Amino acid sequence: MSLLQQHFSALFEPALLEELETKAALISVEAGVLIMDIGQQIRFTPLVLSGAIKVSREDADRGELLLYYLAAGNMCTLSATCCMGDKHSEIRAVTEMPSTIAKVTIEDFTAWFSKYPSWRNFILNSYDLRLKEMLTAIDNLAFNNMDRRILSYLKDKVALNADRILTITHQQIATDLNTSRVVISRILKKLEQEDKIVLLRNEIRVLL
DNA sequence: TCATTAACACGGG
DNA sequence: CCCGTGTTAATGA
Repeated sequence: MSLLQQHFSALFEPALLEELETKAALISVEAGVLIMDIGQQIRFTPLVLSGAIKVSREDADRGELLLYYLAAGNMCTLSATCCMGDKHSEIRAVTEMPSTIAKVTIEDFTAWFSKYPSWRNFILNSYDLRLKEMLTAIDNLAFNNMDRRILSYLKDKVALNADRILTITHQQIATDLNTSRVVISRILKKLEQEDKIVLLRNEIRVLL
């Protein structure tokens, strides 16, 4: 069974699945590959089949901020409208781990939208999901102090990796949350004293 | 009060 | 030696 079928056979009608199989180009990329950058134009929309993509916002002066992750079975809806309107990307997308991505051309994307109700549903659902993720991201920023932001960051990572042991440095967390490493180190130390995590070099074990 | 910046020591690879 | 980590002191919002 193909990756496409695994994720979408229950969701898409057979005709759409077949078009996906023949028309969407599958690419395999290792971790840390830039899929799309801010200001860039793109001619396809990525559909994540395995692995995960990290989507972040960036500012030249004030650094970057993690928005959300795209896990397997998800699509980057922002890029869809972005290339439809011939606009520039507002976000940056980097593979978080080795991933497989199906590239759907903008022509197929729009054709399927009127042709297949299941495709339409999928796209609208994706929008809904992304929008909700954005709301959580905003809530985190507005209402949570740094302790809670770090905790929810760690929990997201654990869920994504399906592993309580995270290979990550304090500086990487600081970059994702757009703060300084001093703060991360201090709060992580505090979380360790509260028996919520265990700290090692290049590694954090989440005990929640 | 809490974040940021700079600076320093420690230690493992 | 280099890098990640833990901490402090000064400064700012």
